[in-house]
This record gives sequence, C-alpha cells and structure tokens, in this order.
Amino acid sequence: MPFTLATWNINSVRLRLPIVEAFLQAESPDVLCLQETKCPNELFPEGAFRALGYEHVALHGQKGYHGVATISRLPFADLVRQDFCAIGDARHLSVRMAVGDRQIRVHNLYVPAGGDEPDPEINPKFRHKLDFLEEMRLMRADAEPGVSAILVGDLNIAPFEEDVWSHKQLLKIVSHTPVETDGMKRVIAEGNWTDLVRQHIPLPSKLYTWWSYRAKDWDAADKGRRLDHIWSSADLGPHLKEARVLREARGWDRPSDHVPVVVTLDI
DNA sequence: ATGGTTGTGTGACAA
Repeated sequence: MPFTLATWNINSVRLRLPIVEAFLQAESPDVLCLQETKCPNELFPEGAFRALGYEHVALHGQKGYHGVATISRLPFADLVRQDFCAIGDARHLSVRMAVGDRQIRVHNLYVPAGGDEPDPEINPKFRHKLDFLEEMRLMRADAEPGVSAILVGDLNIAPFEEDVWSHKQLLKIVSHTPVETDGMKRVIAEGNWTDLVRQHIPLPSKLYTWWSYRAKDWDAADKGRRLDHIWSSADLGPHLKEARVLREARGWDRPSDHVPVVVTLDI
C-alpha cells in the first residue's frame, strides 16, 4: 500500500490554516508533521483537520513559541513527548502506527535554530542547539525491535554543500557550520538513519526547503537552505517511491518561510 | 558590514 508522509514548519498553524487545508486537499498525505505551530494544545484547530479526514491528532504545543503536531488519517498509539535538554520546550513528539503489516514510529522534531553567533561560549542558543544535537545521538532508527522508524522535522541544519546556496559563504553561518553539519552526519551514522530525500534526489543536486523572509525576491535570489528532513530506518529505504520538496508553497499567499517535504513509500 | 521580514500578542524576543 502507498503511504505518504509530509513535514512542514508552518510558523503558526492558526495563521496559516488556509494554506494547510489547501495542501492537505491537494496532496492528501496519510500523515502531516507540523513544526512551529506556536499554539497551546487547547487552542489547536483540531476540528479543521478532522473535517478533512485527519481524525487522529497528537499535540505538543506551548504558548507563543515552538510546538509540534502530528495529524494522521491512520490511528496511532504510544505517544511520547521527549523533553530535550530538560527545559520544557515543546520540540518533540512521536507516535507509533500500523501501516499495512508494519509498525512505524514517527518522530516529529523541531531543533533549536541556534541564534546568530556560532560560538557556544558566548551564545547560549548555540550551546543549546549543540546540546540538543548531542541528545539526538541517542535516537536510534532500530531502537524498538519489530518497529520501523521515520524521523522528520525542521532540524535547522543543512548538512551538505549542496544543501545551501553557497557553501563557502555559509561556513560561519549558523545552520551550516562544520560543528553542526558534522554533528548531524554523526547522528545519522550512529543512529543508522537513512536520508530518504537525498536517496531520491541525490547529491550533487541543489535542494532547499527554506528561504528567508528577509530576501527581497526569494525565488530569483534563491538563497535557500535544506533545513527540513525526512529520515528512516534502513529497512524502509527500499520501499521509497518518491520524495518531493514543494517549492511552490513558498510563493503561496502569506507563506511560511519553510515549504512541505513529502515522501511516498510502498509498504 | 549591515539590514533585511514575520509571528506572538501588544513587549521584546525568536527565527
């Protein structure tokens, strides 16, 4: 059976509900993982998602900042909200669902952006990002026997040269510094994760999922970065049928600065 | 080098 999963940093789910609804009607993924919902759980617009057939909603939100949500056509169980760095931020949510005969745990993550100065000694936000990455090293794709895994989200790191518009110009810019890109590659290697998007759209193709609001003409300038990712356990790699980045969503009305990333597996 | 924009919730901060 085909199984389609999408991830999208939505930058306020309430403000952007119209484009989220349009996306769901157009693409009809089985699962949508949102980040930066900026919405307390009690104010999350669950009804709008139920009306579109997404009857299963898992929330880890807070007022004003951060927040992740996983909405699904398929039922799920074993909801976990992990408190990375033990500071109470709403940055992680995972659920386990049955897809055909297979069990899959879906992790939804919003990694700290890390501020502007890439020095953990003087910038506590960058220290936090590196600490978060260190904690992610404990996440293993094969952590649960008999359960496959998918890890998605705004990971706020563009790991490869082709994941940014200019490798040289971004080497000292937070999201593409060597300590971050090496750290992410270590998380992938040690956790035995597969980068599904790069499996389907391999290097050296340039690929971005985020364009700053501050650019005058994001499309023409195209100074993007690939900050949003979909990884899986190795067993799912051979089942991948397609991976897409919905670049056009950056040009929609009142857009997020991130666009949806979508994979389809044949389970 | 600097400044550029958006969101929350009406301040200052986060991204």
